[in-house]
Amino acid sequence: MSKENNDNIVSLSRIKVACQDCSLHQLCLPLGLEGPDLTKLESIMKRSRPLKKGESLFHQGDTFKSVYAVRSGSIKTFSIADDGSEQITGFHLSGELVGLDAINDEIHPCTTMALETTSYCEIPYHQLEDLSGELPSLRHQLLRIMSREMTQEAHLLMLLGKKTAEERLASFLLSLSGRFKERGFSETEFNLSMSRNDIGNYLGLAVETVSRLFTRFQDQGLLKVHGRFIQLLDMPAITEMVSECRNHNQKPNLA
Amino acid sequence: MSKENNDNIVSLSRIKVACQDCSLHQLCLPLGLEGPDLTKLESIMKRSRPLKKGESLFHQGDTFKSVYAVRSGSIKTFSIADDGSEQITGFHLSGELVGLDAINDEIHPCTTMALETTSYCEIPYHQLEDLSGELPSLRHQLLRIMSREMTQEAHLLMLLGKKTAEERLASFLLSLSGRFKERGFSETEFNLSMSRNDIGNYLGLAVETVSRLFTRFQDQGLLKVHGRFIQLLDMPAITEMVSECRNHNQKPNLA
DNA sequence: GACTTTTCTTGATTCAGATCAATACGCTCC
DNA sequence: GGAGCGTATTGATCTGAATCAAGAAAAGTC
Repeated sequence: MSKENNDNIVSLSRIKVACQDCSLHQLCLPLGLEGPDLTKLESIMKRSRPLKKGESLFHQGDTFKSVYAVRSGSIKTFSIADDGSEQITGFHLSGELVGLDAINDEIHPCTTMALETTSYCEIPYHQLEDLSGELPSLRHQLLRIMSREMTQEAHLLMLLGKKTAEERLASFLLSLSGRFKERGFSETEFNLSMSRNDIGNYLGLAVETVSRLFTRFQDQGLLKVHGRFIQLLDMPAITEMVSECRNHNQKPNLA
Repeated sequence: MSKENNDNIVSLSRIKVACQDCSLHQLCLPLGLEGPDLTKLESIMKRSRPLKKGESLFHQGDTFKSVYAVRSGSIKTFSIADDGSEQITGFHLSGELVGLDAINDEIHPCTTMALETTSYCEIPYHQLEDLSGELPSLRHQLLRIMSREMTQEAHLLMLLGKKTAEERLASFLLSLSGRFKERGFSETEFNLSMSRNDIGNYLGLAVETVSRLFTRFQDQGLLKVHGRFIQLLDMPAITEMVSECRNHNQKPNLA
């Protein structure tokens, strides 16, 4: 996610790198696979040259052929409604799979776009589905990943439906922080690969609101911002912000 | 979804009914299964007595054992955030599966509640996962269902992030209408099984707003409301309302 | 059938965040 | 190094929907 992504140089020179050697092993599809099983998965995967910023893996409406695992860099996925309005549905970091939402009707319901130079593995879906019949661990992991995505979207629903602008941005930053940590990066200092515009779109806020919030958080000493570089100074306070107890009478009634 | 649900009387008297004879065959998990394969799926399913209004299949935090298919009636699923606020994540009609979002960490991330008397089939998940290794059609259908759920949640994200109150309610009514039609009910006349409060919660609106919108839609001649009984009078106009082209400058930027 | 409780509607007021407007800061590219 | 363009910040104003408030209509309950 840093602007100079050294991984790219490396991954270009060893496009044929195996899952075995990949640092994302524990985050990605191969989790739980070993030896010959892993080799089988590797045999159906394709690796291509990285995407440049702004390039995409597929567009909304494209026929579905493969799912993709991000190896390094980051991408956004967004869908466009009939009226032309666009909603970013996710930012995806290394080890994350995209395209699974197209299984249902064999057409991609969203568009992807690389936010920076991004390398990836392509996994032809029909082969993956077949192989998952053969390998229980792979099957389980695939289902787990889809289930996790459902939970994450539900979390975002909660943000958009019930939370204030402040809570949304705090929650977004904490989520990113946690995901960087999982990947071995600093959880307190990182570069955002997405614009303020993207953040606003994702969180259902105007750009100006996002910008003002960053300024306010900085004034409150919660963090430091220099453009897209973020330092989280007071994680406990930010966490508190997300789970702060206010009056919520908008509960689903109990019968 | 009608207030007097005659199905219940029937399903009580034949709790052991087979998927073969079930009218939901084409909407539910068995889609694509035949003969002995269908029998295998049936053999792992359990059928229990229906839920009464307000009862639940599982609560947030419960350990995950089974997924459930709604046979008749309807349920809502909602999750509760740290701060106590609750967000309804879905209303589920006959033929729909709930609980799949718990695969990831073996704990249910949401609570279910029956909106009316609701019968269901219970499917122990580990057996389902194993069986899906054996039966390609079942595997495909399971993945398809999960994928569809992801797409639907993305659609709701768009509603909550980008749409006006009016568009949200119109979209909600059209979605229900379409689902009733799929199930062989009228697409223009139906009873809502959920309260105004639930609708508001689901759509990220205050109850009062939902109520006002119903009144306004009625005044505009789009529909007729009598409590929870809805008649859609002008489907084209309601559809138009959803896809109406307004100015949307909140697009994800193109790089 | 009267009483209580919940759900729904309608009106008045407020407010968080959108929109409008203008400036400032980085980039990239000659 | 400066022109040009996208991106970000900051301020002023507006507005859609929330909140507050009060009845009305259902739905349970004894």
